[in-house]
Amino acid sequence: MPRPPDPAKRRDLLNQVREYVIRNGLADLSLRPLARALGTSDRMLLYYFGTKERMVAEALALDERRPLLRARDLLDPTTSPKNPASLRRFAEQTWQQLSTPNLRAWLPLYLEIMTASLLHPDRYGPVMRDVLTEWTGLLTSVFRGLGMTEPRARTEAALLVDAVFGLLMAPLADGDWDRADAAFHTLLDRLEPGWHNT
Amino acid sequence: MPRPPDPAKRRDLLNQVREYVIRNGLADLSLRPLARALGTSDRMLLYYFGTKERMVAEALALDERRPLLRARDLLDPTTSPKNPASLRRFAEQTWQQLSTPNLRAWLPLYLEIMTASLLHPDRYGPVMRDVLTEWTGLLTSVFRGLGMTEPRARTEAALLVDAVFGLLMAPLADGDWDRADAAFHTLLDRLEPGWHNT
DNA sequence: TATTTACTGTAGCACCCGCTACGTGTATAT
DNA sequence: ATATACACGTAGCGGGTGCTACAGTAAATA
Repeated sequence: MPRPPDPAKRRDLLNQVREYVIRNGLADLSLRPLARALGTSDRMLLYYFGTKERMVAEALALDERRPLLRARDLLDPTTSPKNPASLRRFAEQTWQQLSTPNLRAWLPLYLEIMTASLLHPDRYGPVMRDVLTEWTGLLTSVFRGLGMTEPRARTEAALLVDAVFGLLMAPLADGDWDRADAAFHTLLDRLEPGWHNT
Repeated sequence: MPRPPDPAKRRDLLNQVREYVIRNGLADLSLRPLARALGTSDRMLLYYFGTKERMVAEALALDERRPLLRARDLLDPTTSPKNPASLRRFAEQTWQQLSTPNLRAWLPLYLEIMTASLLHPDRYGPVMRDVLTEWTGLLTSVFRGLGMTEPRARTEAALLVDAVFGLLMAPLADGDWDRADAAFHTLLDRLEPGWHNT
């Protein structure tokens, strides 16, 4: 005899929250302005999600680790690059996926969280450390598979990951993705020869 | 007949504020906790500086643009690198200066401000954009001086600046400056050959 | 139609924020 | 010694924060 809940409302609200957070950041997120922008009230957000923290967690949980997971899919099974050329192809595919407007939109928020984790690890956890070490670890094993010694592989992986990290952040400032694209491919042109002589 | 002000107090307070901000960031800086940590009161901070904003500006004003200015000194007059080898030397010197613990300490704060400027340009201004374009502009002219075409010079400059930016940020996460150092020198090893054939 | 539940508005709490009004003590130059 | 400006404490204002208590409305089932 009661009235069934409408799952659509909650889901729509969650999507709106996600887009708002992506656009406006986490640092000074406030329930009342957020609710006003969404055409609802803080009361409703707390009704559906109980807590600001749970709301944010739920809104960002779905996609938060997708880039790395996609990359893992791209090379883990048995597709792992066994030569410099295929490693380059992997790098280019990953770059292209990260450059997708879909993922691009997440980058400023990611960056905000990562830098915040440097100064306030108690609040955010070692997010930046985790992201970098996961990517670096992934690539270290790839370089090791190319026949490099452990320290050499670690240096090559760190260089590639950190440099690409920088190339990814720069266009966020001025929107010039073409230049970043050109710089990325030039980087690969210069790095790849070094991957041959193990 | 009155009593003269003591300039030392104000200056000491300013130094303490600067160190606190460097350590704790700007995003959630609050007068009362800051004052408590400094052994004083919010009342005194406002007494000396009038406003939180003015206090922060004064505390960070002195050194905020030093790295770039030092770099300019390093190459502007007539010392501008005229060949790849001297450009490499310039890059290494700049890297070394940025790696100085003295400047290292500023990097997380810089990074926080830069990323905040991406999501809240109204509050911080286009800080990240300015920093990157200034460095890129500087190096573009250097590459042009090496005989490169304009677009080629811009790509090389963007690649070097953005990659170094990434290499500089990574050790902030895990403190591994040795790895960053190795990666940086490997990067130069791979990039320099490309600077010869203009 | 009666009832149960989803949904939503209004007030307000306790706390933190930047900042100010007001008062007091103290060191110094006359 | 006294006047003067520095130095500093206390209390509080107006506003924003996350969150809650209480009430009321709307809708679907029986």
